[in-house]
Amino acid sequence: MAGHVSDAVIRRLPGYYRHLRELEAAGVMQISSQELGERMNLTPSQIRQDINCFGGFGRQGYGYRVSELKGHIGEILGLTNEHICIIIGAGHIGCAVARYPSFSREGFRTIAMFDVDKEKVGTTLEDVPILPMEELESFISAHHVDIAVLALPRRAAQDTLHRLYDGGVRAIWNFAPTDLNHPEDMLVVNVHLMDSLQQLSYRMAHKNEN
Amino acid sequence: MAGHVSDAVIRRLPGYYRHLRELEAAGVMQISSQELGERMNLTPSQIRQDINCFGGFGRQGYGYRVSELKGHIGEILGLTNEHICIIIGAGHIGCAVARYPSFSREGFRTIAMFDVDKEKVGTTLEDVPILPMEELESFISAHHVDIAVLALPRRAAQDTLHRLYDGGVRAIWNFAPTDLNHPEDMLVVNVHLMDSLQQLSYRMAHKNEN
DNA sequence: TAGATTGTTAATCGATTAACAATC
DNA sequence: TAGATTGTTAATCGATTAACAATC
Repeated sequence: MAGHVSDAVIRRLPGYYRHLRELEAAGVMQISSQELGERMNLTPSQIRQDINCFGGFGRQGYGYRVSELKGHIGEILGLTNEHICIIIGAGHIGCAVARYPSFSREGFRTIAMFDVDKEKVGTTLEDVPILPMEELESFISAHHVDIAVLALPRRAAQDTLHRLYDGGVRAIWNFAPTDLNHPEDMLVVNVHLMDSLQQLSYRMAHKNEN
Repeated sequence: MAGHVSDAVIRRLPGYYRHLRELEAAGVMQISSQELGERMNLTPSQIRQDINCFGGFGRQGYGYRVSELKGHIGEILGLTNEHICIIIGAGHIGCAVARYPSFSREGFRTIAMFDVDKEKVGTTLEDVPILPMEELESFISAHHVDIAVLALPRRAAQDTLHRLYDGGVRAIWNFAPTDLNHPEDMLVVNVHLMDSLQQLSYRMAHKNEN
């Protein structure tokens, strides 16, 4: 059970969780690092190292119990506690997130959305009210919010981050296509869709080089 | 000008492009690796190493010309040529992609969407026709397609990938929450939204550990 | 020219892989 | 017990950082 958990390991953890859930759904009870490695395109060594950052969840000569390991990793990922979320921006991306079934299934509960568009304000989306941006401060002072989903234009993102920070929100899932400056005690995880697509474009352009 | 371009560099390239565009829009003409590093949270050394994978785009004693470097990186990313795309799945995510302004602005042109829902089939979205899934094969044999965006449920993803491969499509931008098996000469880049959110959840749960 | 900053080589650091004793 | 596979230490590999000569 090693001490430090590197970024590389954290990036892989949700993949473990996803594969273990698929295996569990397929009725697989037990798996070795060898088999899991073939499935996930990792070496058995790496899998054992990764898992042992958190404890000895396997058994020699046997491997890992699928549902037990999935349970451990789910807990490590913090999925056992519910996360209260608000979504800033009721555009296409904000609405796609609000309606994404796994979002609520995995314990991320949206309690409000915010938008500047007066047409949208006052309506609801999947029972979630869409409130005017002006009410952001009063809302987050009245309700505990774990995560704010930023699904708004680039120009509004940085300012909104500060308003959220001042209101006590300490975690942001950012879809705005920019890197935000943020205080040290605030967590920001980016979903830079265009970055991802450009990586694909790069690989297409350089396919025949290796 | 080093030979091999590592995955780590490829992942950072779109970030360079993004920051350089912001700098260009802000009217900045020139930048040193020192300043760019502060902006992007990278060391000056790393920036110079990264850029020198592709050529000596800077000048000693001066730094880099912002728009020139942006141009080079855009070309390296393959953004100079247009990419013809189809979107499989006209649900919330598929539609969000279709309507995402930067998608077309950066040269990714959607020529068709596909869905199983008879209600949606026959309509258009931003002038793009929504076709029935059964017409996938005939469509891709009649039109050249560079990239297929997979925005459909997990259970349909793997089968659709094979249909696309058989039809000659060799690049996939995958939003389905699963890791797809694919032939070696097919490129797949995943956008695992839940993985990203779970990384945030992990960091929230382990904030006070370091 | 002097000062600044790159391009590039060398040193360091960290992550991945290999090996193997422990043990189920 | 014998066989299999983990947990963990050691070796390797690759990426990041530091250093500095080249040069604008």
